[in-house]
This record gives sequence, structure tokens and C-alpha cells, in this order.
Amino acid sequence: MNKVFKALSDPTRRHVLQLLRDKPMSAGELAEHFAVSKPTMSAHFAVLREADLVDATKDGKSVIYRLRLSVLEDALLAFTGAIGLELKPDETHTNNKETHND
Amino acid sequence: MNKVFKALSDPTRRHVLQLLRDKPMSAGELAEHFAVSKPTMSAHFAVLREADLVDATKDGKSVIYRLRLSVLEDALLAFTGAIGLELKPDETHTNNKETHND
DNA sequence: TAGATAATTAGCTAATCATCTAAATGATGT
DNA sequence: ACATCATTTAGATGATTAGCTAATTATCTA
Repeated sequence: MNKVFKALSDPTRRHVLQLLRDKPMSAGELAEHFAVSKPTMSAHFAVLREADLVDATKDGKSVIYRLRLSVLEDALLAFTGAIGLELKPDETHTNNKETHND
Repeated sequence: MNKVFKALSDPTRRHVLQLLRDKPMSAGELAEHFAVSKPTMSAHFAVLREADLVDATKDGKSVIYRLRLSVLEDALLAFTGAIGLELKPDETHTNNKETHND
């Protein structure tokens, strides 16, 4: 979980996850979206892999990255759970600050 | 939002937020829970303040920190929204991977 | 087998970070 | 005014990080 939060602390890496939300993409394809060098992107991918937020599979010359949504979900849930924060996607927010105490 | 995620990338700071979930606490009271020096904790508090995750008010000799839950909520919501991840606290998870596309 | 292409590793630098001790600030109480 | 207590600031250090270019590895194709 610590690795997940470390991985999420960089905006480039968060953006990579966002791109991966739609479909799996190759390293090069992902890299095209950013203004940094390929090796720099490769390092970011390594951090995401290390956190298990993405899955890498080799396909010929390319490496295809896939988002591991459940890992992200679990980490976020563990954290929001520990804080006592219920994250409703919509619903103009319910005050559940003390709910855990009842 | 970037500052929020940067702030969350350190386990000590996440733990501070967790302690603050129950009640506002002074810097010293918070510091007691950790094995690092007061100045180190003070630096962590500054990062949390900078990210607006906590609110600091002076009360006599002490500084009382309060969790700003809504800021955390907003950042997390912005991110999960961008990823297309719906975070349900319980409910053994619904597969909503492609939901955004319909 | 060469050459081209995709990605990673190696090696470096500059910046940021977490940590420490010592000193400064600020408020309270004698 | 002075001592004390709570916290922050200053200043230093070692570790980690994000970035780069150049070199390497792996795969494909002519």
C-alpha cells in the first residue's frame, strides 16, 4: 500500500493510469503522451509495476501495459477505510465524520 | 491535488491524518505517536498544511491540528473520477471498468 | 546476417526529501 | 523580567527521485 501511494505521488504516473483506464497500451504508445524521454517513462512504468498497479506483458517488440484496477481500489479503500471516509462518486457529500464511532 | 497526493505519499503523514480523524490534536500530542523528533513532525505538519489537508489553530502554547476531510475527499474523488473507479466502501466489488463508455 | 525498432539498463546530475541537533519564537506563569 | 513549555525555523546530511544521454537487449524483417 505504501508503494501504491508512492507511485500515485507523481502526476505523470497518475496520468499513465488514467490513459490505461480506457485500454491496454504499449510503452511507446503511452510515452507519446508525455514530453519526457522514453527512459524516463520506462522508469515510471517500473514504479507502477513495482506497486503492482500495472501489469506488463511482452508482445513481440512491444510491452503492453494494463491497469490493475483492483490493486488501486484495494489501496484506496484501505486508506479511506482507515480515515473513516466514505467516497461516494456523486451524492453531494454526506457528513459521515463520526459514523465509525456509533 | 498534486500537493495532496504528495502529502499522502508518506506513511507518517497518512497516519497523522488517521489520528486526526477522531479528534483535533495538538502538535505535541500527535508527535507522541511517532518515533521521530518534533522538528521532523513539524515538517510533516507543514506539508499537510500546505496541501490544505489539515487546519492549524493556535491555542495558547499549543497548535491544534484539525483534519479537513472535504479536501481529502475532493482530491480522492477527482482522481477516482479521472480513472473511472467507483469506490464503494463495502459491496464486494462491482465490475465498472467500462461504465464510462456507455 | 544485418539493419531497424521497442524497450530497458547504466551511469550521471540536480533537486527534493526525511531526518537530525541547535537555536529562535511565542505564550504562560511566577 | 525570567524561566519554562510548545512549536517552528535554521542549517546540515544522507537517501531517494526525476530527469537526461548513451549503451544494451530483444525481436522482427529484409
